[in-house]
Amino acid sequence: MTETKRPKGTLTIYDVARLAGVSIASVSRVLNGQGTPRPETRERVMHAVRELSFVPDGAARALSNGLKEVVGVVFRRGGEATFEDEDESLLFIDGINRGIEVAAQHRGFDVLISSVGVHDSHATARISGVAGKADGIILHDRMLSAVGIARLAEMIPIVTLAGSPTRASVNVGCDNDSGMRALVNHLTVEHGYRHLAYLSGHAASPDNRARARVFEAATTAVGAEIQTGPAWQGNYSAAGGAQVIASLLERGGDLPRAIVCANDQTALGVIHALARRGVRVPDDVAVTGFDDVPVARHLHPSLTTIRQPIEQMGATAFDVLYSRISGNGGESDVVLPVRLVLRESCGCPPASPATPALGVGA
Amino acid sequence: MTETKRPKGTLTIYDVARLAGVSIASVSRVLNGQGTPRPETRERVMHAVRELSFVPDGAARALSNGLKEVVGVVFRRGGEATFEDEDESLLFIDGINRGIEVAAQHRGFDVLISSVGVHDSHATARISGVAGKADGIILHDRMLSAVGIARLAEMIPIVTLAGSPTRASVNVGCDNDSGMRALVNHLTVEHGYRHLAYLSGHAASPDNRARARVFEAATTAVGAEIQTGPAWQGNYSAAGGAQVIASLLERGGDLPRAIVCANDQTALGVIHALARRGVRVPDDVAVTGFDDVPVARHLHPSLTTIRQPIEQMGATAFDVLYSRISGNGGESDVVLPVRLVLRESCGCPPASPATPALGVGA
DNA sequence: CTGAAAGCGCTTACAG
DNA sequence: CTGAAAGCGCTTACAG
Repeated sequence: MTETKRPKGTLTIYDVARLAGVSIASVSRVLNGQGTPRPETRERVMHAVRELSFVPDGAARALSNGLKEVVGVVFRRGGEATFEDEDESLLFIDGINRGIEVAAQHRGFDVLISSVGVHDSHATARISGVAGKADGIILHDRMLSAVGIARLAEMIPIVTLAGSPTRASVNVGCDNDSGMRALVNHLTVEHGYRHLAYLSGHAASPDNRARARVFEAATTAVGAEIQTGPAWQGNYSAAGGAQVIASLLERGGDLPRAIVCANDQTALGVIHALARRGVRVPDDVAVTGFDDVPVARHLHPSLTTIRQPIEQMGATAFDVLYSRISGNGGESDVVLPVRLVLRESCGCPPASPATPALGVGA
Repeated sequence: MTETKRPKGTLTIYDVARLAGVSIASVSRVLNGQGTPRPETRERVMHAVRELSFVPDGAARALSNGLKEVVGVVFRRGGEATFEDEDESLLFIDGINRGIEVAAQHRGFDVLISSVGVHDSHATARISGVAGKADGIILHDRMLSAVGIARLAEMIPIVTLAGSPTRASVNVGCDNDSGMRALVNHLTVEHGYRHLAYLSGHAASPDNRARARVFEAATTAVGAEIQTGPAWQGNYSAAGGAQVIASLLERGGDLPRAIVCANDQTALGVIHALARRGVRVPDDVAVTGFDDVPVARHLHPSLTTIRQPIEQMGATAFDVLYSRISGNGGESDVVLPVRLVLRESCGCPPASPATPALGVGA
């Protein structure tokens, strides 16, 4: 019960050393499990550490070690969206970030999060800020141009998510092609729909472009008709999806038999917009999503969609980044498999009670 | 186009100084906007910085400045839950974290995220790890005992969320009392339900205890009957809520007219469990939640609940912590207001189409 | 096994 | 306005 009441003033390894009666080198060694300290030394140090509630300064360690044990993650926040709506459109991102965090933990890393507003012109500055505080960076879709990435990559390892591979960075994405092909096949062959449309996401998104391309190819291949054009341009948000439907209906346009949405958020907006106008889903129009965010199964009707391994994408992104940070391989892009999840919104029957919608009581 | 191709090897302020032909002090000054550098000096430095894509090392800055510009956030991950289920139970936490992040950004801070498994015995170690890398810490509910907090507080400022105030820390929470009172009033007076039950959350959660206490007081005050006891013990998860209903029904117990759940997740599980057994909500049994997470409005029936200002709680937690870090005030606990959100699950009529469920096209 | 000392990359008084 | 130098709190060869 030493009365070492240090009012404030940062506590350092010197204080611990003094209390324990050893050198700072010894303190550092027992704290880091280096060498083979004498049991008594170890004892005295640990006691002093507990006594003082000492926590070593991460900045000093990082500077000395050349390793911060931090990975930065940067993503875009929704812009036009209200706070409430925002919550929803970030489900996907939150899921990925969780995966990153869990994987990081296995390596003793923590995750530094930073978002950028849609129209934030300081994106580059913000990313640099994070770069300075981390050993490596994970960039979500649409954060930096290829040249921006190339430039930053000179300072720090970079992994992109659902982006495009670069010479300087590695990308982790999912198998849009197989997913979209399976979906179109289900709608056209199994349900026999002959008239479809793809309600797109951000025009610049690599994921969106891949999905759009395969949608066209696959529908064309089976001889189905499709609606396309700027009228079907969404933006990955529920509001964007609802807007497309609203405009279409106002113009008195014909609805296709099935609407394939670029992501779940869009599908959510579409379903609501259709319901409000008395169009029945899936009886009049089938609607599908992409992602399988948690809400998907609770929608009414429940949403048929493509499940991306959301958390696993995050975990993989970290793992790849980690191996780059440690200097081992991790040089090639990775494409994760997806899965078609059939629920009600495509026209399939509701799941039987034997297969509860929740993983409960099973 | 200088051919300064440094293959790897950390780029430092010395490299910039050399390229620009100035001292490192000058580089530091223009980079930080200190002093009044001559325009030419500024020019040369900025040019060199761009040329090299230089990003100053955050650890070195932190060590020198005594400020990392990082706040740590620690929370619990669901444990028994599967990955999928986890997604859902973390909606609330994700919302708060987002609020923290946005507020942090206004001050040039980034957010360091770290989760702890439910049964992780290394919780304290993990928290210390984060503490070393941050200027202050925000602890979600149920992370550390009062003594644990007191100890850690000697090293670093702490703010707790939905916890209990401590001499050493500040708490940010919401007004459980008013919320629960308004809810019970609505159910008993406006709907006239006379037989209710409270399906509780984690027994140790301060929020849960407050809600349970007010529930009992308020129902008793209007002379309604309530069911209580261990049978009504949940754990804030959908699975926990479903389990309570399953056991109750198996024992052939009577259902109350209204079930007030400790949070939305629990309500979600309850609604599914009841539906599976053919009990109609709200016709046979009314069900309510607490939080108003994004899924709430998409449930079928949509969920009547108490809206907590989720993101605002996070933002407030950061603001309070920031003022403690900067040494100004921020010493008193804060209680944020909540709001009763009436939807279908309590027995109220569906919202009119004039008030779309989504913030779309309004 | 242990201690004295150098060094990690910045910032900031202190002189000029 | 600008540069030389000290110092931030650690870790880690290098001697002993």
